[in-house]
Amino acid sequence: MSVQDLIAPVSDKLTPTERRIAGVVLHDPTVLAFGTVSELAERAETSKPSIVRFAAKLGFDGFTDLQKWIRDELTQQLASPSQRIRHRDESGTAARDSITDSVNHTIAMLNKDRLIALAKPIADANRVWIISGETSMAGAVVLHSGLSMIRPDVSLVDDHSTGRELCSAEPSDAAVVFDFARYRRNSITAAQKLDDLGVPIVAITDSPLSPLASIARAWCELDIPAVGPFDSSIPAVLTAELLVSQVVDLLGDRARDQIDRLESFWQTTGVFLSYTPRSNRKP
Amino acid sequence: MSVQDLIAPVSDKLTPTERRIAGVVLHDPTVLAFGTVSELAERAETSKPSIVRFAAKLGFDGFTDLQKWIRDELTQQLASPSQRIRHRDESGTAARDSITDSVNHTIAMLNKDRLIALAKPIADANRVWIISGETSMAGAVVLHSGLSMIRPDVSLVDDHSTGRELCSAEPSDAAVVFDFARYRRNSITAAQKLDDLGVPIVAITDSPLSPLASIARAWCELDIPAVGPFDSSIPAVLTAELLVSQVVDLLGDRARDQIDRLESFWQTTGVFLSYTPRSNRKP
DNA sequence: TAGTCAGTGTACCGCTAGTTACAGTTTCTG
DNA sequence: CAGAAACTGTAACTAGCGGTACACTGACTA
Repeated sequence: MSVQDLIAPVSDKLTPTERRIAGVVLHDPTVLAFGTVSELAERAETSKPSIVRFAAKLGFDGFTDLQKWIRDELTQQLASPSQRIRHRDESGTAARDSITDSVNHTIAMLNKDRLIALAKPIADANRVWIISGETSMAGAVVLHSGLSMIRPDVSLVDDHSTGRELCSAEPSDAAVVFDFARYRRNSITAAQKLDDLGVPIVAITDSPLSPLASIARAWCELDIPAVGPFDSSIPAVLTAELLVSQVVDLLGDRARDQIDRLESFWQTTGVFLSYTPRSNRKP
Repeated sequence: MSVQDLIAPVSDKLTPTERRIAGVVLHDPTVLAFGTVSELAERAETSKPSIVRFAAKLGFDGFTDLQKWIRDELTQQLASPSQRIRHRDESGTAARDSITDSVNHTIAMLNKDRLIALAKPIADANRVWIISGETSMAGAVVLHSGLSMIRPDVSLVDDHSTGRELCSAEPSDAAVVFDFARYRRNSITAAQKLDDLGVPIVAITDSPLSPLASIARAWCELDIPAVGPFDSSIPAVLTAELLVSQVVDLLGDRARDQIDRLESFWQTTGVFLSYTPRSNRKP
């Protein structure tokens, strides 16, 4: 049982101050184990009694009691190195290893130069079209969501209305096409159509043999691991995120302005729970 | 550096009482970390001053100083390996490191037991509802796509029609809710509504302080790194994929049949290009 | 045997710990 | 808009902390 499991069940019953305390504790549990009430109070920018009340709310009989509990937990954890070993050799290790491998591979491959080559057409484009098959849909969603926040005219092209949407594409646009082994007929034909229209294509695929690689202005090859019976979307998502980040760099202030504007829009419409009660502090 | 290394060099200069103290400390180092002078004195069947003198002989400026030292050692030992590494090379590739860190963390956290706890409600459910904010949309998409291939009645609830869609939910269903810091008001209220209806909730969130953690049947905490100006979806996607894979395990043949059926459907409708170079990864 | 000295425990000091009572402030609520 | 309820900090209390001065003990020395 961890500190997290201790706090989670009551997290909705916490007052703002207590939530702040919880934040500190979760960020660095050692203050609970080694620290004092005063120290924790200072770190959470509150008073000592609030710490005690926090402990009480977690079901303990004062801070001392809470500290005793976490110390016992720690003692147990330190006492049995066997547990750490057992923790490691879970089943399904193979799938997990192949994922970390794939992530490392993707990161290594998308170095600055290549990333810029991929991002440049997107940053320069008038409009951006995103096309994707099923496996890579997550990557496409991320790219769409990310790009939409930093520039206008980004479309995620629906599988069923490809033709209708794409017919207005122009050479000043750009298209990002995701597709992996068992290439979707739909995605490929759409890409070819765009190529015919003179639209520069950025391809995210899994092999230089992919039909996409040949028509793309810039492309990158990803190594796709399997998770259970399905192919993983992780490499595609990761690529999309790095791509967005690079486009932000290329667009510079233009992107930043857009983000700010979006932010203020969110603020006024209140889409988020505004959990930042940082303001009830007294000097 | 351990307690042993600390005591060894001076062990021949220790008086009988001090040797007894050393014995206690070596046998259970936690009394040093968590205990008090009085407690240690009692355990070693000696007096408080002898404890202080013992600390002095080890080169410390009193017991407090010795305790501070061992607490620092323990803190280091408890810190995650990734944190230790990051501490070392502060420079450059921060975003990439934080991603691999996050992936490792996610994989480590989603061990078999926790994964089963999360997957069980989904496997058992009559219908499955998926709710998500923007940041985690990719994870939701992957989960929806994956689950749809192995079981019927999986819905990705649209942000704008939450009420209409969810009103038919029942206790025999299950809901998977993704949400991360700056919790979407919409997602949270939807989750609360489902909880009111008696629907078991599986929460994928980023903190035990999330409003979700308290109402969830099962939940897991993800560590979300930043890529450029935005939060990464990788942990959410990874979790979704592992979850799908676990549900496949739980459902067994039922899932496999469904996959086969879908496969033959694809075959006959020809959504894929005919060649399937599944194995053209270079050696 | 008297003196020395390292080893040890007793008694006490100052301080800071955790706790509690209470009062001020804000936020619901009818 | 009044009253209640909830929240949070101030101030004061007590207990127990770590540390130190000093006295006692017993072995060794001159």
